[in-house]
Amino acid sequence: MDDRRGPHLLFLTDEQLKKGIEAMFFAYKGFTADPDRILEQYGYGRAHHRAIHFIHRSPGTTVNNLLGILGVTKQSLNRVLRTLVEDGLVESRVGTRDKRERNLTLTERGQALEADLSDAQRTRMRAAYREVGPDAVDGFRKVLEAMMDPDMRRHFNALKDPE
Amino acid sequence: MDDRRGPHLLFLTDEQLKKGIEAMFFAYKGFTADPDRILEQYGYGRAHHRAIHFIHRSPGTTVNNLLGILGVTKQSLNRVLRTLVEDGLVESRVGTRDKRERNLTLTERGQALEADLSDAQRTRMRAAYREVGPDAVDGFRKVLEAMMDPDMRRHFNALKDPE
DNA sequence: CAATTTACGTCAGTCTTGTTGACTTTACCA
DNA sequence: TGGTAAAGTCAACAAGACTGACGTAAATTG
Repeated sequence: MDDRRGPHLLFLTDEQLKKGIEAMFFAYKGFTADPDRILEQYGYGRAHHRAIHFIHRSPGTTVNNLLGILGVTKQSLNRVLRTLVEDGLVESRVGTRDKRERNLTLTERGQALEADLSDAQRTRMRAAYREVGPDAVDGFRKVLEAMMDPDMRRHFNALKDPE
Repeated sequence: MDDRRGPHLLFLTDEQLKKGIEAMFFAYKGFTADPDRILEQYGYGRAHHRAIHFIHRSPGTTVNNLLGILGVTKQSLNRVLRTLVEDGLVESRVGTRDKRERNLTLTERGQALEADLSDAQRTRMRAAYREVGPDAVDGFRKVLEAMMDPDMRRHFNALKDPE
């Protein structure tokens, strides 16, 4: 018989997998807690955060692209985007190449909020990373990527990589 | 000068941390996608899933305990719990030790749905785990736990560990 | 060039899931 | 006995998702 046990094959009980599921649940709560507190002061929610984040990440992106990344309807995104433009955090300019498109960028005030939110979230993540070491960080990223839907992984990999 | 570079100190750029943040966002979407599809057929949402999950995990748990784990208001939880009891998925029995408490358990039908949801979620997680190997899984869990709020970590660790 | 498709925006209505605040009943406890 | 705790409920509200329908402007295609 072929005994394939060893470092290359995982024997994971349902209980172990459930602990992983629960870890995701609790960690995601922590992950969003800090920015949520900041957003509350501005009267914004997570939806605003996500829009700001990805506009910052891909300046000049279009509405359609953002829809693909966020995976929501245009009505849902539009509600958020409208308030951000009205409040002067996001600028929406008619596209140069294709005038049907709108190129979205953060204004100075938008960038300031982005920096605030990002700092809070990075601080927690940096603390977690430091606590557990580089190998764990590597594994963390690998598992997360493997858990994504292929569509989302495509979007994820399309984002600019750190050099 | 004290040169502390080496395996014990991480040099993480903001860009690298942002990729981690984005990975969490995209992965969480994938993480919830499968159960969401099942729940839709029952007319339930994620809130129902969470209640079912943690009642399954701690049979006989009380409403108060569940409130602590989920981090929502009792009005919010009650709405969900009521429909689950009405639909015959959850049983609420007056506590034996303390008659003010209600001990929550899954009925047979509740257990069946839990198994369905759990299977879907575990399948994805198992696939991810197998893809990346045991070391990565270990790192994944460590980072997640480090990212939790202390309160949540307490709840997390209070859950039965796999032997 | 005319017809179609695409990108965006918007109006209206619905649903889930969270919130606050107030109030009741029952039970425990000091 | 009087205070506190657990649970349940009513009402009102808000964020953020959804569907469906419609309009406009620009690009694309036959």
